[in-house]
Amino acid sequence: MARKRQRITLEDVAREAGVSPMTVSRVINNTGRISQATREHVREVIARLDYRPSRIARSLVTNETHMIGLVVPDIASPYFAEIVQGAEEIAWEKGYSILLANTSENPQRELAVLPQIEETKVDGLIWCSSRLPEETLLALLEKHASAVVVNRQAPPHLASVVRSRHGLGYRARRAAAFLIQTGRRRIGYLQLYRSAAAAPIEDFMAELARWGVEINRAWYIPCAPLWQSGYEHTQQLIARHPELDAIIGGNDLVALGAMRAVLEAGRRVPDDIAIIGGDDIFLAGQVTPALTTFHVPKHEIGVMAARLLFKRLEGDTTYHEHLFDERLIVRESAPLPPGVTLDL
Amino acid sequence: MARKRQRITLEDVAREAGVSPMTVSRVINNTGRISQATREHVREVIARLDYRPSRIARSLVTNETHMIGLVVPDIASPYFAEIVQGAEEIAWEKGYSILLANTSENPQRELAVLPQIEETKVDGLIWCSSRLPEETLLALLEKHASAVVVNRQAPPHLASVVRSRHGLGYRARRAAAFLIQTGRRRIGYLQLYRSAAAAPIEDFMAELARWGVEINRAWYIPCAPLWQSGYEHTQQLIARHPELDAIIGGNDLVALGAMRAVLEAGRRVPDDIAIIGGDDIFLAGQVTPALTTFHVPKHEIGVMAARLLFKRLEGDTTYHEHLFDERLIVRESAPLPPGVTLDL
DNA sequence: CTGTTAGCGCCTTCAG
DNA sequence: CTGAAGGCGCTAACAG
Repeated sequence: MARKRQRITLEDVAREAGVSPMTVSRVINNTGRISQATREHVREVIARLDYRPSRIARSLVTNETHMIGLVVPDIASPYFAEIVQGAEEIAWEKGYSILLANTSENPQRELAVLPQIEETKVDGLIWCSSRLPEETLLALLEKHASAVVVNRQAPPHLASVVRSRHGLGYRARRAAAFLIQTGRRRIGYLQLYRSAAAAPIEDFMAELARWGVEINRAWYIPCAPLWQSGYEHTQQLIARHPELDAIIGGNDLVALGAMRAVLEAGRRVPDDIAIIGGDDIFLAGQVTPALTTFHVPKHEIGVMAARLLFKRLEGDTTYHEHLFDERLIVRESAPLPPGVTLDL
Repeated sequence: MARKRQRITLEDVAREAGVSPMTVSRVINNTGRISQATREHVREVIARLDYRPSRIARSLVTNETHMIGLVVPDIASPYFAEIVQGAEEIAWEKGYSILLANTSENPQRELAVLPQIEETKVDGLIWCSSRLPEETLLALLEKHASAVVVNRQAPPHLASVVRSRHGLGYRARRAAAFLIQTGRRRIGYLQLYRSAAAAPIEDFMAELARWGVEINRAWYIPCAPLWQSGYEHTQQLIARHPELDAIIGGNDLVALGAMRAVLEAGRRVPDDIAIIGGDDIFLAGQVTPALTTFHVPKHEIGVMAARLLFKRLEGDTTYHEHLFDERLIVRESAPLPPGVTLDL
């Protein structure tokens, strides 16, 4: 339903002010030279008529929409919500709006959403934790003039990147090492589907091998990045494999689901089973026992993604990379036993 | 930086297909009658050229942008994140995009963000939990053709509404009643600033009076809707008023902050101090002790807000209202003592 | 069934 | 310093 409500146009203002539309345009955009007198007069008329320029019309000619697309797998996840918050903050400062696309962890939808965003002609794109395979990702990136990719890699000419300094699968390997050093030997792993942060399971097993610790493929199961998934898979996992003495969750939600399953099964955390999570969502420090996990600077990730994007929009098309640290936060669910010292 | 990348236009397609631009337009929009033959031919050319229509150009003439504005106080709050998720889901189904504005709980920014959204000419607006005073809210609503307001009221001609069935301040009064019935007598209240859900403190006190329970203004303090705020205010509150045996938080984050403060002060929950929250965020059931709170259907709120908006966009400009229930969820932080029976 | 004409609201370009 | 002409890419309204 198109609303026919008479919009005040630049021309109305011009007529009212007794100048040409062009002059009004110049006043609005602060371009060209205009006498102080006319400028003020035009300003007054604009205010009086409560005129607002139409971005649409402007976009048609300038080819800029002042919108940036933001693609996330799950806006309701505390992890992405904070990233979005950071990015929105910077966009707002710059006078840009955020076009939000939630892909619901669904690669199909991710594929479908990009054309839609493209039609809207956003000026730039922030693409978080794409679940798409490498080639698909790159092919889609090529269509976008300016893009920043979060938690994935990209060739320098296609996009800037915000990612962990430690590379793929760091958390799983580091978590395994920590667990082993604190005395655990039979380690389960809830590996996130498609997640960019998940190392190939072989890498993970290589780490275990490095420590000479038992490896059992049945202990490593793929898992959606959701609490429910962590919960259900852990129920099965510990029922079938009561021998486990530790579980690594791909992210905190999964680890918390696991923790719940473990506790409900009457096993103790960490006494019977230690648990390590993955992204230090707010919740992680609040539960009992508090979750040992990796701190990830989520807000900063959003902020930096937006900053790198604006760099591109402002003409600096060179590749930039923002690397963030993932720091192990030892809490109660996988504690450092008394007497043990590790350099964390 | 305007990208000069040669965009393929409708005209290019027309030329290539040997038809008029209008024909191509009709094929794209599935309007008018077109022979099966030309339709298929044009489709083929569109596919071959990988042509994508420009929404901008279309919007300029149709006056529809296929975008809806979504204004929330804090996207990083689990409460609003779920609402956003619900709304985005419906928007996506309808082929609309979400323009997200996060006002950071700041009324100033709320004021500033609306004109920006207006310039972008969204087709409709979903406005969650505005922190603006009534008159300001209404004045701004008048500028938008179609709007849905969440957690506030609005005159029928200005916007449809999604809100609690129980009205303003229900939770605080209900929580107080529950606490009193379960034996508490000195009840603190962390009332959210500016929140639409917060009753005037006088209403709250009236409820206490109804039960003949002690009233002390010093026990009721205003609080930002954030964990940190609940935490800090509670530290002070229980230091100054060790006599308190219960605390009501305006929402769950605040209540969880309060719980942490209470536990850190060496007091027990619920034995020494019972705690009730407000919106049943995911976290609420996960902490220990689990938080007694009110269930609020957040995803449903987002979904219904979008549905009501689309009703308006589709031409039904009559007023609609979606009322949701807030149901007390009794968990451990404010339990039902053994032997006590209440109709919840 | 298809094409022509006009214009959405603004900015770029070039004259004054 | 200011204005006039033209067009961004698309569709509404009317012809044929």
